[in-house]
Amino acid sequence: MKIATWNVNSLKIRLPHVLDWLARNPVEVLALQETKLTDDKFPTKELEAAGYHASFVGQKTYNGVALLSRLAMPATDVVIDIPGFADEQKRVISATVNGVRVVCVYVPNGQSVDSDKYRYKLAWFQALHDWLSREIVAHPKLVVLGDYNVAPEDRDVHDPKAWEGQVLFSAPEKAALKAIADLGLHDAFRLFEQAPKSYSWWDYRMLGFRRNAGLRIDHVLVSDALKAVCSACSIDREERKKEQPSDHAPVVATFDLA
DNA sequence: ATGGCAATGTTTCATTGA
Repeated sequence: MKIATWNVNSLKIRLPHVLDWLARNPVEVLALQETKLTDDKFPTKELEAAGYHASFVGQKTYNGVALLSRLAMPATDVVIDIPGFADEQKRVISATVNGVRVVCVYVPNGQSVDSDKYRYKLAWFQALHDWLSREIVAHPKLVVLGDYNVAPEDRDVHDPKAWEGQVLFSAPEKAALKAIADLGLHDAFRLFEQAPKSYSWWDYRMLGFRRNAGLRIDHVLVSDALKAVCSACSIDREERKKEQPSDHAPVVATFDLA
């Protein structure tokens, strides 16, 4: 069973990329972030024609998340948002697929460390943490994947000195991500040997991709039970080379499940 | 110190993202 995450930066613009990617990478589940679509505009029919059912929640202009799953592998018990956390921004959707509880997250960007958006990001992380502390008990086979907007370590940043203390790489953000990992959620990418300078996002500006000036901020976190059956995790950086790409690349994890 | 690129919208620039 393959489960992937991809911040598409507008599903309206990127739908052809998603359909093409799914045709070449027929994963069982694809978690999408930044769909930037109201629910009435979601391309349900096009995805169904490609063999995928979609669960989604969105809003105009910003945010928006979705879980795509193969038609033969229905998603059940869909939950929108972090229960009990009042948030108008559509950033979380969860469902159970093939016995695996899948949580798709789009963590706030934070803008800059002295902003209200940064304080919202840290409060949001705390709410996610408190909710996941219960979810991991209720669902031993748990995967929490998406755009975390945090690079965990120096090796996840092209220039850690320049990024030190900046948003996406500040100590409180790294601590917030570590607190979630400490619930028993493991970074699937780091379970395997990886090429140095592996990133999942590159700035559109200043030839970010060509210079490989990137960050690894999109993560697949897995519970102990899934860690035991996780056999691969990779970033599809080829996707970033395409015409009119998202600034994020897909991340795919493979699980040896019945 | 600044801008650079891309997407959006009661658009023709401002805002946001990362």
